[in-house]
Amino acid sequence: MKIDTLDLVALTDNGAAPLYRRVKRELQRVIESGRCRPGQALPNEAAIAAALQVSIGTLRRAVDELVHEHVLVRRQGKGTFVALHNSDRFFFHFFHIEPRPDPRFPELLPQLEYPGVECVAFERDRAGEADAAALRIKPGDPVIRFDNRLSLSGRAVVHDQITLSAMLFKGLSEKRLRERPSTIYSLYQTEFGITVLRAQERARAAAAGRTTARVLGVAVGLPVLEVHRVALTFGEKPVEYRISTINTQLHDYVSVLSKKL
Amino acid sequence: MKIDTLDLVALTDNGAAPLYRRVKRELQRVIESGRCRPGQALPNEAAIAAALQVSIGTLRRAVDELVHEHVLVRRQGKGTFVALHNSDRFFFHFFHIEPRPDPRFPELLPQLEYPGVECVAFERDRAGEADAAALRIKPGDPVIRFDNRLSLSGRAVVHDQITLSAMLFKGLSEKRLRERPSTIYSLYQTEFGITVLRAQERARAAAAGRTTARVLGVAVGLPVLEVHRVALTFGEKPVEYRISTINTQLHDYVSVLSKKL
DNA sequence: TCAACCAAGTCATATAGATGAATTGATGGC
DNA sequence: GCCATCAATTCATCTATATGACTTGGTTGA
Repeated sequence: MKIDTLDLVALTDNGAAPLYRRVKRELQRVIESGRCRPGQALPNEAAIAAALQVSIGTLRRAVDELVHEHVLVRRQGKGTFVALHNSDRFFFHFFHIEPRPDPRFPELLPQLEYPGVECVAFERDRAGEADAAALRIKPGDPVIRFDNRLSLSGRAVVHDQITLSAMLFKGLSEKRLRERPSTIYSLYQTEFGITVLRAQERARAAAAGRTTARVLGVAVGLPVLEVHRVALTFGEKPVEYRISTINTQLHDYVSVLSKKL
Repeated sequence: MKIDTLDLVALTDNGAAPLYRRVKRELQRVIESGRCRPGQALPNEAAIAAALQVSIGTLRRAVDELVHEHVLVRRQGKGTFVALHNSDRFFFHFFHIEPRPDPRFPELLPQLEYPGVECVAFERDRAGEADAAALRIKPGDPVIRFDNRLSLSGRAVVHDQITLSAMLFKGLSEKRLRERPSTIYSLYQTEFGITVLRAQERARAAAAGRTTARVLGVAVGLPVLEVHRVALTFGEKPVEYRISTINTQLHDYVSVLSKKL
């Protein structure tokens, strides 16, 4: 499936911004509008450049940045595609829990492992104050809440409490959630047209509460890691609020500072 | 202060790699060798390109990547400089603790605040197993250990336990540490020629031990966040092992997933 | 049938040059 | 002295073009 015309409009003559940035904005606009869906190929570079009346070099520079932001994916010889949220690499952009390395063999690679997921609760509710603040909706607005238990190597490690605006995810049911073929973010993208691009996380230590203790099978009061995540789509719009409670007895929450190119 | 000749050698004819990457490698080699020191300007683009017999476009592409990795800094109209570790922005690449936002006013910017630092311990010791694994030295090798207490808004929030290889930091004394004019990483760079480029962190929840409880002024057993950091310089070489114990009653450990460009 | 080859389409790399923007220091007028 | 202006130097943006590499699908030939 390929797009022939992109409904590209004349570039906004925002005098201040360099041309390649205006091109990037225009591409973003087209992608966000849903005019070309995730997985689809854009027209070839020459065609886009001609349509926007810029040189290929300038177009490529704009695309470079979008590739860097994981909005587009280039494949030499094939084309440039709107990023799909299904690849392994993408999943681990948002899943950073690894088994604690054995201090005696520290050099072993972290061997990324997909967690097993069980949905342990699903309900419709109204937004509380924290939900409303995180999702930028009004307190009392309808939300969908569900809880997942994630297991690594057969051991329950994470209790996720996820809150979504029911307005954005109309028609999401427990059944559709359970029967999703791939990751949750892939479901958001393919079923609801919502692409999660980035997330902000705030981590803190806490004592395990009753619910979490039950879900993770640990003692109440055990120190656990509580990660509050707000997932964002285009335009920094928040689309998911998630509290992950992690049993860090055997696993770590890993992050890289000042990432390499 | 400016460098006139960079001792650039012919590019390695690594047939597989594209030219701009070979240029980048050569620039890295020069920078790592200490031939041009942090803060110094490189020759102008035309000169480097001529010396390496590549076009300016190719040189710029190589420099682009090094700028992205915070190895170089470009300033229009002035030149291209080897990155110095003293700017505010750089500090907050490695300091990710912020006050917990008030849920009633979530939109307030996190207002980055420099922590006050007190050195509470300093000693020379021998590497244990964990130190050796993290720093890639041998157990029993001499190390320097020191503890810092970091305060935000006058409140003790972090207890840092830092371990360095004494081989790399010859001559580091408690006095020089206390009297450093800027950040610790700036000290590493200006006094020991060691530039911290990236860091890997692993976070977990723990119960406050006696020492930490005393340093942070909290009860023994309080759930605290324990962050193990290995700081890396060129060639992924580890240069610092740090355990930060954080009182997360009023503060969070913040991280951004899938960073924006 | 099957493998080898070829051709078209795509992105990737590299070059050359023109113009713009930011900084700096020198010059000149008052 | 002081300010305005100008010129030189540097990086930043933009264009145009040529060539290479990868993918795909079709053709050819044994």
